Amino acid sequence: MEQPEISFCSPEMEQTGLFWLPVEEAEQGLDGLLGDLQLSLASSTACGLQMENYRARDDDAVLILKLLEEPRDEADLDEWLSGGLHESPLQDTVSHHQMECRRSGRRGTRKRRTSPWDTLFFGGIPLRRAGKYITRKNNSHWTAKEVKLLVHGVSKFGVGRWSKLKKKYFKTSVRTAVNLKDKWRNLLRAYQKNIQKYTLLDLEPPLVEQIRKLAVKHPYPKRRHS
DNA sequence: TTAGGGTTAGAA
DNA sequence: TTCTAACCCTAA
Repeated sequence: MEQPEISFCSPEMEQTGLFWLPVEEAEQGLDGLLGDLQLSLASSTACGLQMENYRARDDDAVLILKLLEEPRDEADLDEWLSGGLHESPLQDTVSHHQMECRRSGRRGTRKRRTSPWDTLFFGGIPLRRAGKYITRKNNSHWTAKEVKLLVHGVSKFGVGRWSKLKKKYFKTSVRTAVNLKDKWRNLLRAYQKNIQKYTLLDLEPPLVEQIRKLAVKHPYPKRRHS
């Protein structure tokens, strides 16, 4: 199959990391994450795929077009967008971005309880003691990918549906529904009103903007206790 | 299951 | 010492 040609709307868009691609009308309505890319399809007649990413590459766009060429049902596409059905071949642009930035006091591994997941995800030390793994409940610091997935989940389900969000987007993750709730609370504290003196997680501006919009759309926390 | 206060580790 | 992020605890 002939490789699709990538085109940009304008030099300005290229500079700000916005990629626009011509797509078929049938694919309109797509919205979500593919790897590290935040995608949205224009719903107007001016058909285009917008990729918001500060370090997106042309070959990322080619990959997405290949995805769009394959007919999928909505659930399948949702899985794709959440990363459930593919290992993202895309560049981890957020991590890359963070590597290039000064790390303002990012903390090291906390001395928390550990689990066998550590050896899988962190190449950690053996964690068996007396024939049993020490129970740990999560993975220390959240990655940018996890945060994006959480934001995507909140955009789909709203806040307060953490167990549903867990089943849909963090099914195989060690993150619990409570972890998702806590992380969303921390994100709001960090980005909603700029009340924090500093934040330890450098998120891409479009993602921060999305968090702020979601905070307005889905107010949280909801006061339960009087 | 969720909300929200409390605790803790570690960096500013 | 202060602050953030991760995690814990428990009432509803």
